[in-house]
Amino acid sequence: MALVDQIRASILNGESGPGTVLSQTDLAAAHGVSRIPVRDALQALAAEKIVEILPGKGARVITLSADELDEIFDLRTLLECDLLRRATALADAKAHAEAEYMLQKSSLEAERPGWHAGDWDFHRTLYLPAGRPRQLSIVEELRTSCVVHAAGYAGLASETQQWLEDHRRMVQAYVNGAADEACKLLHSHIIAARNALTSVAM
Amino acid sequence: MALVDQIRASILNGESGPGTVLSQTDLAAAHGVSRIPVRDALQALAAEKIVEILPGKGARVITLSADELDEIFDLRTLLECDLLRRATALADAKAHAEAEYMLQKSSLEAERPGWHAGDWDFHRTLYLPAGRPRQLSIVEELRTSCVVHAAGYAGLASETQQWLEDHRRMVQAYVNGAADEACKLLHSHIIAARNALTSVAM
DNA sequence: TGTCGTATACGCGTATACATATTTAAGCGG
DNA sequence: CCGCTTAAATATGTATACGCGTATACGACA
Repeated sequence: MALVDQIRASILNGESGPGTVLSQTDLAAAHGVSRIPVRDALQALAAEKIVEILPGKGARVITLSADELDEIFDLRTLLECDLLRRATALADAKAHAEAEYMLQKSSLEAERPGWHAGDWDFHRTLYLPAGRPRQLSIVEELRTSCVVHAAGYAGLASETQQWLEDHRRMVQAYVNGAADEACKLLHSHIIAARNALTSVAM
Repeated sequence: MALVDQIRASILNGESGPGTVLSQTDLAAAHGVSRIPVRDALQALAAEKIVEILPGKGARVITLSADELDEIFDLRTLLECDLLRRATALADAKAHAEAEYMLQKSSLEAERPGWHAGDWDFHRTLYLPAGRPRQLSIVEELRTSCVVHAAGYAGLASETQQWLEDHRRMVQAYVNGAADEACKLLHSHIIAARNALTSVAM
């Protein structure tokens, strides 16, 4: 496992929460490497907008304000709905089967540690037929930024059943080629995620 | 001027075109520094999607396919129109004055080296009242990726007068609060940019 | 007692040096 | 003459070392 993945994981699982100062020296010692690869990893994470680097003063895990979270969720709505619309129009039988499979898979992973990854796997599978790798990577980045703040709050479980129901209905619209319906469901799905996050993080 | 800015400038002005291999050793020697800051700069540029790093094999300036350019321009349309719509609704008299000023300024810079920067200054000024810094930075990144391929082709001048006319009409709709009209203009403006770029780059 | 100045320590930025992987070219064989 | 193997050269990845800035803590002074 690459160094950058280890550090990212420690942030996303809540081990290093928002605002945590990440010392190059400490990280180097902890992972048994020199500071150079640590610097590379931190800069890569800065590129993902997971940490921010204050020149000469080190790196820290990002802290998002309510406004910034609003912007991120608005962007997600804009970009993910566009992806879903394109994907719904282009998805073939194989894509439909993949979506059904990921729906089952994510249902099993719900409420378990690392459900974020499973949720993203599900959504990404839906978006994949759109053929928009860059848009997909931007969305992934935005989602990851949210996870930084969602980590440690596994207590979103109360909403889990509703989320799974959303997913089911989304797949139904997806396989039926009902793009408008699918986007409508996704829209409210993302808004619900925003409300759930802000209710626990603010 | 920071090292990363120097290297970025050499790419954006066409000095290092798409596909150019960027040697750490050469860049270090050329700028009179060691390879460590060069590595940092290259990774920062990779984060901006201007260069791609092939592990163990060095860095090269990105080369975008027609599909990737299509995706970028679709994303720009989606994100910039959303920004303009929000900004039009929120812009006050001061913002209107700023827009008028930038219109004049970008008109003077047209057809001159570095007109990309002036064009972006103009558009950014329009978008600023939307209060969406992250969305703005994503758009800037997408635009910069395009400039990598547009650099060296100053010959887009044939379209310059049309572009300036687009800008004028856009500002007019902007100050009148006509969001739909402004977005419609911007939409065709971006599509025209895409056609101009693909006609010279492909 | 509070505040400012100084000294010490800690951490980042960078240069140098070494290890490893890739590329290239030369040499050998078919 | 072409292709494969091998070895030297070159470039990247990483470790170590040093210079510099910043932060903190202690002490002097108001």
